[in-house]
Amino acid sequence: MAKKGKTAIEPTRDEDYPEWYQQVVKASDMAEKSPVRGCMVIKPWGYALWENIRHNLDDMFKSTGVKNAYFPIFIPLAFFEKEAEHVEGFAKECAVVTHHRLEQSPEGGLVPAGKLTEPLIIRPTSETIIGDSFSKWVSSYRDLPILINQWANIVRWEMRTRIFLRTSEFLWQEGHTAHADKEEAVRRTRMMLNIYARFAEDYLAIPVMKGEKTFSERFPGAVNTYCIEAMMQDRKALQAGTSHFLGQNFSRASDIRFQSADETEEFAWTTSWGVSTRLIGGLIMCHGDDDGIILPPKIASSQIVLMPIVRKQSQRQEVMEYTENLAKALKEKRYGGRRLSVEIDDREIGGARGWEWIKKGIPLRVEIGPRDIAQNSVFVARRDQTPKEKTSIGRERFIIQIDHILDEIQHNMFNKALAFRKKNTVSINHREEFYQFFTPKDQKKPEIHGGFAMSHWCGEEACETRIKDDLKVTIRCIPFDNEREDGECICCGRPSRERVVFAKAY
RNA sequence: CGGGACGUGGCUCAGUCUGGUAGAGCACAGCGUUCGGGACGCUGGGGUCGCAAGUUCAAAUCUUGCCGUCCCGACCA
Repeated sequence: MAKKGKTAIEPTRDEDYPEWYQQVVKASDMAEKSPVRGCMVIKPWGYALWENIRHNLDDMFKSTGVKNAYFPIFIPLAFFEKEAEHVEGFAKECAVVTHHRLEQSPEGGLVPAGKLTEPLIIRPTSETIIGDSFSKWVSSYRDLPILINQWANIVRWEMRTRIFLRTSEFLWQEGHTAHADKEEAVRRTRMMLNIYARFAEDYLAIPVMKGEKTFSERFPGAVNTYCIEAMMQDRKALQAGTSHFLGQNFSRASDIRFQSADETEEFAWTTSWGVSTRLIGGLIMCHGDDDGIILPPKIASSQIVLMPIVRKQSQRQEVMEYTENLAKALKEKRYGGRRLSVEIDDREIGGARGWEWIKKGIPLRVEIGPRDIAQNSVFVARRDQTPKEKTSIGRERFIIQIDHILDEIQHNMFNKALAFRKKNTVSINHREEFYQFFTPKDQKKPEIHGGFAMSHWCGEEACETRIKDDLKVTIRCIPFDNEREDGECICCGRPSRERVVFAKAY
């Protein structure tokens, strides 16, 4: 008999959203905390997801002419110091290597011995070290553009960490490009943001808003920062990807100069853009329910688990053969640009086995027992439906329709997330209403509240700061698809010509 | 770095106030009965009680110091 409540995850999202998140991560078997402060161990089920994200994005990048390369994890301090705003933005988060050797200390134990003449920082991002290479690679406009991406780990020594969302070390991709022409660099910045948006929506099934950051939220050293922002189920915003137009700031700092067609010497225009393992956190918070994570079929670690039902040993061989045959047939099929990944779980039958896969978020669970084999059918449960809803489908029909079923799940997930965002995005014109919107009723144990507020902003940083201090609400972005509209700043009442997205953020 | 709390089998925790030589639930292993919605019974393995010093006949328990973790704040691509 079941002894737990109705949900596989406790507490539920409504009861305690942050704790729900931690429990979902644990139950999904994707990652766990490591003994190292703020770092995580990504387990196979989580890493497979990252691999799929990586493969798909990598293809998209390459289709635009980007090539992969790799640069060192260590950055000489002197490089890092070159761009003033960049230093200011990242200095506090840098891990620094000052020694290079260990020795036995007289008191026992190992101590660092050889002190480095110049400290090395562990990359928090690679603009400066890649810029140094670019400066050597470029001498003529004919050398441009350079379109480089690297898949790497980076370290940012954050005060408070949360698995997948903000860890001291994380995996990401960072693209770096250099152009002879300003407009071309801006186009590239936009192009990459569009790729992120398409990937988020088509693969992760996460609807995103594209827009530009305000000055205060801009990447340190950038001229413009574009971003995609997604709404999580606690109605907070998650920055899911960013693309920066760096102007000539970093090319001046790294001395990326070239001779133009009309024989003048000029600085290159550079861009950088990245997404990280944070996307996995976004996936969990966007799609998860009170039974655990729900993986979108296109990037799921696996799409299908087959669970043989063996009640008597005498049936075992027949059931296993049928199951393995089905697995083989399914693996022939392609979905989302790659072969279907199919798991067979032949552990003892019982509810626990099924629930484990629910918590891992696999899109389809298929039970195969003697009854099904007798009618040449399979018993299918979809993760986007309640655990009870299982349907018997003829084996051949199931195989033929598998991509339609998975597509349907993929679309359902996106539409559900989009409906949620729409429901919790409101236009607010009055200051009082704005403050009310972002203030929980129960201050001691805040309930899920707020959302995206589309409101007017005069463009002054003072107003931004004021709202941040009062409510912890920030401008997530100035949407690209904004319509011009006259209004009054939600904070000071001065005239404004467009609305921006206000929200609490991760 | 300020405020608070906590370190006891793999996990969650009880035991600490009132010192007497370590427990529960879950997980794990074996056997049996079960089994198409989270099974049950019996048996078993596993802990220098964060570290160090002190008090004591005796310390998980009292004292001091250290280390670490979590929460709130500050900070934050």
